[in-house]
Amino acid sequence: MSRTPPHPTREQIELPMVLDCLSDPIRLAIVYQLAQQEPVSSELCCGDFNGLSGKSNLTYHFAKLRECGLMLTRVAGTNRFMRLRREDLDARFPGLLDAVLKSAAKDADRLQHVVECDVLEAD
Amino acid sequence: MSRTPPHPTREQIELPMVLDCLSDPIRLAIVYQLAQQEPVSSELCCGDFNGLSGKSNLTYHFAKLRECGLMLTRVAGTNRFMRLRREDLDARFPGLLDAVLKSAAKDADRLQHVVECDVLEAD
DNA sequence: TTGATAGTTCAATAAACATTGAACATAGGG
DNA sequence: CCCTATGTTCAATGTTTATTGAACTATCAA
Repeated sequence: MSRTPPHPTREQIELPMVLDCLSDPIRLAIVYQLAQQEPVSSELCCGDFNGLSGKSNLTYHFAKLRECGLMLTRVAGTNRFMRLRREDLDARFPGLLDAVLKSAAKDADRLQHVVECDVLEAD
Repeated sequence: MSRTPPHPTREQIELPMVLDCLSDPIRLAIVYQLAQQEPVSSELCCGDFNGLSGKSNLTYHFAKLRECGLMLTRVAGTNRFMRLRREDLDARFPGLLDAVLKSAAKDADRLQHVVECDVLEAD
């Protein structure tokens, strides 16, 4: 399998791309889950998100999150560990990530609903 | 012409929709311009954005901004006056709008570039 | 009442997006 | 060395999106 995939530099991170990335319920859920686990372990691997969608669809969303600079992928054996690029994001857009995460926390039920509905519709 | 168009209530404003709306460079520019003018006059009318795109395209973007709860449209004669729904947004997602606006201000040159390029490509 | 101004509506189009499943690649444990 | 678990790649599909121009509507002012 390929080595570490490409990531944008801090300066290459663009506001519209970040917002667009966060506007998808699945991706927002990924980022949210990543942020919640942060105090415990800063990393999660693909499998930890299997509840959100199918594997190949997740690969697609992970790529988007990586390409827009929201998260970092580290390859270790057959696993890919991802973590939020908190420092870079805070440096680039101070307060933005926190505001989004706080908003997502506030609406957690609603957002959860959205994802659940998507999963149910998929029957 | 029709009366005041429909707006979502404060509670109907959804995070993913707001983020998606702000992720388009033209819409972000509209919101930004609206926010900048806020201290002077809280309202601007459609024509004030003619630099950003064609009229019918702007109508499209205004509708999106209205439908997701980002701005309010008031009809007055042949004009439509728009203003940011700051109070509702701050109540719903505290700190979010400010963080986005601050980020946009920081990248104003870059974002301006994007819009200018779009305009130039349209030749 | 006529003309100009401000903005909408509609249909067409091209591009981007999210989702799926099947086939594939890779690493690690028995 | 094979088997399994983990995740990727690819092609196909249907949907949504942004953008255009032409035709239209409404209001105001002369």
